[in-house]
Amino acid sequence: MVLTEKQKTLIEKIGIAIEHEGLQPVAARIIGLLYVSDKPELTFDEITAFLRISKSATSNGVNLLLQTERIEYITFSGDRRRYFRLKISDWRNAFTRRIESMTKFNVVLREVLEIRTKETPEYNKNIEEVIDFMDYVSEQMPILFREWENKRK
Amino acid sequence: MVLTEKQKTLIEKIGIAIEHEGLQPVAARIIGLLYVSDKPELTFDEITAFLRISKSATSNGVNLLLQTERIEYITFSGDRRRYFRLKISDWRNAFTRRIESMTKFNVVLREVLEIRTKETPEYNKNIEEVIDFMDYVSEQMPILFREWENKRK
DNA sequence: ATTTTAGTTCTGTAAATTATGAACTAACGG
DNA sequence: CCGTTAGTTCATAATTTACAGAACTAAAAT
Repeated sequence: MVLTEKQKTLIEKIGIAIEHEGLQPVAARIIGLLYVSDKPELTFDEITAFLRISKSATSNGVNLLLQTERIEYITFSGDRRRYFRLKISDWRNAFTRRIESMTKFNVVLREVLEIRTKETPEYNKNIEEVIDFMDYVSEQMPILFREWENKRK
Repeated sequence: MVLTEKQKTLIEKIGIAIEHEGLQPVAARIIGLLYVSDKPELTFDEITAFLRISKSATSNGVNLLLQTERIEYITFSGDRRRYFRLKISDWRNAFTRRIESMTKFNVVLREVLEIRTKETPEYNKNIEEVIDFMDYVSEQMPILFREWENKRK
């Protein structure tokens, strides 16, 4: 298998998008590759070859992505290699985690509110609103999933 | 005005949290300072002094935060200085932008779907689901705001 | 007119990040 | 037990980032 030009440019595009989310370039490109690859599962060596990177870069990349649960791997009996693939079927959890990473800022916002001067009621009220809204959002998340499922049918 | 120990440690805590969102340390600490400061508006020099950073660091920091619309400034007649403050009253827009930054990945996901082999229907279906769900989320955003407002009353 | 204020911009650099290549390891295959 | 495969680890090189400090600018104050 060889990559088409379209696939290559899309890998770069996805790479940059994911990089902006804070991942290192190689890891971001591995994700891009797994998105466009005709085979959804690729071995360590295939990743190394397609992206023309060193084995150590691949090793670091896949391990980072495994840790952060963006990819996973499967194996086949009689084959020592790991076949890496996107944990795309896991997108519900991934989305939930991203929302949670926003709402967890509420913990420190509550601390802010505690030590803030009471001389600035309007300002403080804004902070309270943010906290309250983010709490509401976390609470509504399961409902959002449920209603989306319903709508689909 | 001088910062208490509590304020100082909270600035660092907020700083680290915001850094994880991809901002550079100084910019993140400026946000932290504006959160805990008794005066919600601070001048360039006050920021420089409180954080013990150079003027160039302050200049870079505030300009970055202005560009990304995390802070804004007001002025007073007869006073040349700018008074910087968090755009906290703008948190609805900020939240919307963060959701949009997630949903904009849909643009590239649609491209992926276009060029993907049709030999992997299950995999492709997962991608379609993500796209559909994210579309649903953007669509539900205004409703979420509205219902939260209602609930508040 | 010159000094002060409120910043900006430029240059250098220290530190952090990211990737390479080579050496290594552990399991398997013959 | 010797070679190969599938990866990991380590030392190091290259690149990027983030900041300091000094020189600079434009407007306002004296």
